[in-house]
Amino acid sequence: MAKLTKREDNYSQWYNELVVKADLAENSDVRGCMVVKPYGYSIWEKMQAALDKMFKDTGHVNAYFPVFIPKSYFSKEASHVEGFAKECAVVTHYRLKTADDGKGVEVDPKAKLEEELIVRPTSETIIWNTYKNWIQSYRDLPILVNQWANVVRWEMRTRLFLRTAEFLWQEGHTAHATEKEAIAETEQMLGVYADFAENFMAVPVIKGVKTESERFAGALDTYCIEALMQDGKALQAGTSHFLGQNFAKAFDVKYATKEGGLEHVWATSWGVSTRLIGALIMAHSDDLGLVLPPKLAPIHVVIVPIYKSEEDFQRVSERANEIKKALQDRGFSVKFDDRDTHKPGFKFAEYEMKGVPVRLAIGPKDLENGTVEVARRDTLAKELVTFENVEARVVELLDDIQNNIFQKAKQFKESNTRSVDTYDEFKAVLKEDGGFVLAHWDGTPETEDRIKEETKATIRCIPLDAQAEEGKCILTGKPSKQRVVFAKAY
RNA sequence: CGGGGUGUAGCGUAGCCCGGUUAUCGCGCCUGCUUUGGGAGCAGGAGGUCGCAGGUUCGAAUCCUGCCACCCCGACCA
Repeated sequence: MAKLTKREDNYSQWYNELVVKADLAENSDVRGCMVVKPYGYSIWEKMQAALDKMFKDTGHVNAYFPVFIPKSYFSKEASHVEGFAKECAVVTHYRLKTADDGKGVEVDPKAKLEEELIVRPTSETIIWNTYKNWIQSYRDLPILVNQWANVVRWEMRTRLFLRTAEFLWQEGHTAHATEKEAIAETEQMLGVYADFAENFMAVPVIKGVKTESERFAGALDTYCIEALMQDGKALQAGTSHFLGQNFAKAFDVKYATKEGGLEHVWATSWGVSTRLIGALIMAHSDDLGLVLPPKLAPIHVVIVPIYKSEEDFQRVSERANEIKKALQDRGFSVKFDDRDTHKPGFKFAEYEMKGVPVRLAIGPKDLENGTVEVARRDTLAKELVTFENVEARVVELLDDIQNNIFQKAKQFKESNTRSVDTYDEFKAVLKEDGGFVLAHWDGTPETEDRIKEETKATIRCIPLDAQAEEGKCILTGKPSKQRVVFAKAY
């Protein structure tokens, strides 16, 4: 496999080119609008379907809240405002009019809103304003709601898929009677995300807790999953926040307890976004394009016909359609590309770029020999399979590819996770290898800041499954009880 | 907001310093023929307010002034 090396300089170029060529997606307007072209959106749909089922299996229901949030709602939770104030799009007017010179339109100054509306950067405030009306008694709890939506964050710098001004995501917002239950929910959803990343995206992740300075604005604890991209940089792939009673207090949401008391409810929120498409691309792709895990591939199998004469085409099509039907009956998505406007070689390259896991090619020779050429995207290996065995072989291959790309990514993650004990070693590893670096830290934001300033590496998380281990902070030498995960991140 | 840079066809670009025929080349697009088991070949063709406005000049993509847009590096960030 062609590896992505020396990427700092040319990786982004490769990446953008891939995306443009593969017709995946583009930013039509960096500031305002993200256009996800059909194929990129299809990947998101597959992710949505899998996640949505997992949310429902854990007792959640979907709801939808307004995209516009009155400014006053937004200012009720102090640290939340501080975190998002600098990146909000604001609606100030509700009407346009024909310009005075008759050319084009302009904002009608008479249509100024009394109170500005904020385009949601996240929905905590409007949802908690609603929960206030939904919750009176312990009998109303818990509330387990998820929303599939778009949000807008006016980032000073965008990056395709990873940090777009508008993005699609899901945000779960739950309300609970007790702290214990809310923490359990936060941890449960983190588990759902990790499960999804590993078993659907085939991307291994580290589960952990964010340090204070990386915490979500308004949360008491931010749990996260961190993935490692092929260029050695880390990517936060999902977050689950324990919000404590912050939002309940800000929006005055109290419930009557069984014992007759009145208490603030406990909250969580959790989300993943179209950033996952970026993670998927950067975790598995090679120089030929995307490599998609079968469980998230919009097209599982593509069949490319090879023919010279119209008669050949008819006979090949007949066979192709039989295979297509058989595989579709098993629930797979199959495309028979019978376009006569492109040659086979072109199609091979095109579907490799799009990451279609399995490709079948059928031509006159195959009709003679009773075979089909079967090619797998992950290893690019080709084999001849008899017509009778194709169906079974494809099913087996899809399973094998899903497993193989996960193992490959896992191995990559493991060989790029290093423990270091001195600051010099730390800097050397970051400079030469990248990847995850496990090191001791004294627990203070000051040390974290200084390390970030000097090395550009941040603490991705304090891992949940780590062993307790006495050690000394790599920077200050002060005592530490466990190693934390450092990395340069997107 | 600070520092750097770039605007020429759908995309990527040459030309600009040193003004002068019909604005260069590649990809893509259209037509025809030959091709079709790894991104086809040949021939022909379409496509341009040279970012916008003004100025200098016999003459401006090229020089001058102003404006606009975008990109990269930083602060911010899922």
